Amino acid sequence: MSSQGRTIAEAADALGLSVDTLRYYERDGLLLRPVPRGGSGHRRYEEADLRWVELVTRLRSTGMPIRDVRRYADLVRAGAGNEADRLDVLRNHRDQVLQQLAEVTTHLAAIETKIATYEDRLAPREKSA
Amino acid sequence: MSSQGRTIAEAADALGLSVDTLRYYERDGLLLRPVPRGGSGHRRYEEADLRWVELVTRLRSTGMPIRDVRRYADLVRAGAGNEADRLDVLRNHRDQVLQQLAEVTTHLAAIETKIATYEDRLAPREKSA
DNA sequence: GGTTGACCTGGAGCGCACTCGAGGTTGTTG
DNA sequence: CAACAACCTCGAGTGCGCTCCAGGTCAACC
Repeated sequence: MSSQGRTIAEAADALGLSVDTLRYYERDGLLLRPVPRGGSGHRRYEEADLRWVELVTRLRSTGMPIRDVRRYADLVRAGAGNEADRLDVLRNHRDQVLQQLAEVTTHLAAIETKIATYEDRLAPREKSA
Repeated sequence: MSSQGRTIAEAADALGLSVDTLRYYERDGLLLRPVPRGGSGHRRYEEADLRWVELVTRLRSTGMPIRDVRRYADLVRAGAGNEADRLDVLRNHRDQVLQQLAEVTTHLAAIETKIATYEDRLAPREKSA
C-alpha cells in the first residue's frame, strides 16, 4: 500500500512514455518542479506532475522542440505575472501547428492522387468500388 | 547558355532544398537514377529528376523516413511488375499520415483550450469577441 | 531475511537527417 | 587570361531526442 503518487513506471505507463524519457525531461528542466520523492529517494508522481507532463507531451507531439518546452516551463515556474508571454508562446506554436497541418494536408492530397493512379492502373476487371 | 537541365543550385532553389541535401539524397539511393552530368561532371537536373525529388519531398514532409523512401525508390527503379508493392507502400504511408493528422488535431484542440483559458484570464475589460 | 526486480545517478551511445570542411576542378565574367 | 564563384568527392561533424549502461540502493514477496 503506497502512501500517495505513482512510481515512475506507473507514470510512464499512464502517459505513454518511457521511464528514461520521464527522467530525461526532469533533468532537462521541462518539469515545473523536481518530482517529489518518497523516503527511499524514489520518485512519486502526483496528479499535478502527471497533468503537466501530459501538456508537455501534447506540445512535443505537435512538434514543439524540447528547448521551447523548457522556455515555456521556465515561464510557468516563474509564477504569476508573465501570462502574456506564455500566451505568446502558445499562440505562436498553434500557428506553427496550423501551418504544418496545412502543408501535410497538401502533400497528402498529392500522395492520394498518386495512389489513385496506381489503383486505376492495377484495376483490370473491377466493376466499381 | 546551358544546353539543358538545371544546375544543382537551380534545382535546390526550385525545390526548396539545399544543394547538400540534393547530393545526399542521390548518394543515399533516394533517386531513380544518378543525375545526369554535363561534360564537366556537373549535375544537370532534368524535369523528370525534379518531379521525382518533388515526390520525395512530399513523402519526407509527411514524415516518411529516408529508409522507406529508398525502399520505394528501389521498387520504382526495378521497373514494371511491382505496382502492387508500390501501392502498398503508399497506402500504408497514407494511413500513417492520417493517424498522425488525427493525433495532432486532438492535441491542437487541447492547446487551443489552454490558449482560451489564458485569453480569458488576461482579458480585463473586453466586452466580447 | 534473502533474493529478485524496480529504482537511483552520471555519463556514454545511438539513429536520424542532414550539414560542413578540405582539397581540388570547372565555368564565367571583366 | 585572371580571379572568383560554383561545382565536385569523401568523410567527418552536428543537433536533436531520446536510450542504454554500469554500478549501486531499495522494496516487496516468499
